[in-house]
Amino acid sequence: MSNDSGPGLDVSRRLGYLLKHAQAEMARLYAEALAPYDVDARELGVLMLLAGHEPSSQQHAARRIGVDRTTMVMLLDTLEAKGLVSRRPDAEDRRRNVVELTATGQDTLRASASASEAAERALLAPLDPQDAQHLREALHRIVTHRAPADADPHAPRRAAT
Amino acid sequence: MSNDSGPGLDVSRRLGYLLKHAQAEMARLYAEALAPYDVDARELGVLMLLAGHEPSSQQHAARRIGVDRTTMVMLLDTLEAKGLVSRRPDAEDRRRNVVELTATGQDTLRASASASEAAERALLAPLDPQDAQHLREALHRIVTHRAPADADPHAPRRAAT
DNA sequence: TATTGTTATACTCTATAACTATA
DNA sequence: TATAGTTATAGAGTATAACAATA
Repeated sequence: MSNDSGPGLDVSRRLGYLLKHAQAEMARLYAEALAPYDVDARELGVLMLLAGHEPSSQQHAARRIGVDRTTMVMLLDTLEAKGLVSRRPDAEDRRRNVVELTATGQDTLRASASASEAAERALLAPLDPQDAQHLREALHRIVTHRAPADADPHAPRRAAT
Repeated sequence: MSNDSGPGLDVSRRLGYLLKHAQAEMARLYAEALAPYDVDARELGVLMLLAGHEPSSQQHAARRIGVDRTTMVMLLDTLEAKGLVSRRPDAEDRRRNVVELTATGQDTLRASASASEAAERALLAPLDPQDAQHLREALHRIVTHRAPADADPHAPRRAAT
């Protein structure tokens, strides 16, 4: 018995395992930190996106976050119902919606973004500050490597936030 | 317009965003690499686990990988149908199953584990070897920090692989 | 004819609860 | 009574397809 075939077969060292569990833990911490503000991590992502300089259209926002447009509709429905964003038809192209943060949306954004950062610090707690920064940079390099910023609109997209 | 509120609000720098997208890319690479062997990444995880020194029971295996026992049943059903594992009742406690790799299971494990490692190298390609190693270690420290190895059997479990 | 937002539907994944057989 | 494995059901999350308005 005990036929271990070398350290290469340790499941809990696989990169996929590590990423999945790290992400799951991050999700848990986000949920905990954001609960008081009645937004979830993905909704906060949308708020952050709208606060930036690239609101343009719903579809653009959807691609930017990596969800399809029907999911974005649902996300914005929720946020609009909570009074955090407003939608109105674009004057220049009336097929499009201009989506903007409301005043409460901006307040919620500020408060929940801060809580979200605390959650990230909590995940990184076991690392010293330098390693934490390295981790962020390494992940950023990996993610931007194949998916250059705001890629091809026609490219098939996989789920994410 | 263009009311950007500082770099702290860049969605694509959020840790959750980075982890989710890195994991999604890893999943894509695994799927691509493992397709020829007719196993997916999670099934390979089970094969690796069984090859190790801790097969004991299905429930033990399930906890180890972070899925619940009903999902493990389904996973093993699939693997058994493919002829990669065998199940037989444990002589000492006939409620339990002893799960073992078949000969083909071992062959498939070797080949697909190797392909899986290539997929991981592909994800890490944009990093130099040292940074890649740092990334693995940092993630491992984060993941093992709150979830010490083979935790409490009664603890509620969240999805993962 | 193509595109945006929307709605409705179907599908995948996973957890929950209920059943059996053993202990 | 409690536990391992199994089965059936239900729920969340997401993608696919179809539709209306506009370009």
